[in-house]
Amino acid sequence: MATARPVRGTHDLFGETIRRHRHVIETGRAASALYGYEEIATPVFEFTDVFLRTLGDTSDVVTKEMYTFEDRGGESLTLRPENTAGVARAAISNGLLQSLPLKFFYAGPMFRYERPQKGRMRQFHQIGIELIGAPEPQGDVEVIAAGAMILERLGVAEHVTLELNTLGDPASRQAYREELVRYLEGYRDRLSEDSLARLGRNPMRILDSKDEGDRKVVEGAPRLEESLNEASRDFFKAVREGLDELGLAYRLNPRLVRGLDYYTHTAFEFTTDQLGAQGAVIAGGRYDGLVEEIGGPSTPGVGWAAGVERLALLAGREEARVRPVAIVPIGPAAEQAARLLAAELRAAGIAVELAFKGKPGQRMKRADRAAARFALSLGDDELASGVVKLRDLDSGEEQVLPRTELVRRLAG
RNA sequence: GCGGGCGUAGCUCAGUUGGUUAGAGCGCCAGGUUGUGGCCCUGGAGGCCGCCGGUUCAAGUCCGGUCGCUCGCCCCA
Repeated sequence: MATARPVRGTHDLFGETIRRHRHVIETGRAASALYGYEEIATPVFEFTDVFLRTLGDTSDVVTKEMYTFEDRGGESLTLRPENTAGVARAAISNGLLQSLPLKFFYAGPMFRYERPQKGRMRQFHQIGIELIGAPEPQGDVEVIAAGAMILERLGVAEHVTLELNTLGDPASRQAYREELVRYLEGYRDRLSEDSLARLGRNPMRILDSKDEGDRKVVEGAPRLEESLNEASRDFFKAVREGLDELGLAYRLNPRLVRGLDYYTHTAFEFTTDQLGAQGAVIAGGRYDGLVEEIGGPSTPGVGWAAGVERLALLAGREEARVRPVAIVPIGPAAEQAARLLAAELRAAGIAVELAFKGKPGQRMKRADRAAARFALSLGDDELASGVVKLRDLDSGEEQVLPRTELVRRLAG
């Protein structure tokens, strides 16, 4: 039955899983709204060029992880591997850059062709926020604070550490990159195979290597900090002071670098040690060159993306589902009355579970499995006197109520 | 893309040195109880033992391959 299985790296979400998933998204949406971020939904596919230009043609995401295809009109399209480029593109397309800053929240599926692992899927979900058009370091601080609030509200803050670094402005970053490569070239024979490959492509990644030999070499490497020009230093200082002001604790991590090319200045990650190898739950930074790269006016930006699956895994707890009221008709005469009662209660905003068939005992069992809060039974006696029997399924207590009082009783 | 572990019922797992009709618990369905759930008792449904090939009188069990899951590397959310 090869066709009845999901594609590798994809998952069906239902039951408890999707309840947790939704809880993460709703928590993110609510917290972002408190900071004035409005939701945006961009298409799940874009012209391939949007990602090629922004992610850097040497990043792994672009070189081997994109789902790229040609549509019937011959256009090269790509399923979005992340949403920042799409949001920036949308801001340009819709002329939104006239009025800055823009604050956006998004949630949705992303696609990367990777080897699946815990917390790493081929179709996965992210929430994220983007602050476009704010060059001030206070923008970085706000974005980080909003992320921290979400983690707080999800109850995972104590398992998560904020790591912080700066990549400096493009000039500083470029200068450092050259200096680093010059140093590493001298140790070619001591670097791991992986790192040799990174040397030409993304040398700063080597700082982050887990290989023992690489780490020894890296210990003596020039430090990014020393390549920062004054403007970059001042910017980072202001970000740190802003975080201190809000009491947001962080750990400076000079090895924290970014896989995607558009990042400048602040880079940050909220990481956990509870998810195995995939420890980053929120990651982001400043991307001052991005909008211009896609053909817009030079416009700064800062934002982050969070992995919904990872946060759901970390938050772990059971998400309550809606507890309906179950209606149990007894005898053929009550069937129609039950349907009408169900319609009336639902119209009043009360969730109702009404089975299509079954003896009273079976329907009670079904009510129990639907996690119903109350069971309403009505048979010939109740019909005759215009009442229903209300049973509290948690306590087992029963009372008889006039039908006319039901909505008030259940809504309260 | 590279390495390790694992594939038996919807789920969690037994299955002896290869040996008859492949088991348990949970879950599901029905009955015990024709106006009442949870607990209990009884019965039932549900398996290409991941797939293909090989060894053998005989394979869930051994061997090879393959696919999938999983953990790590890589990458990243």
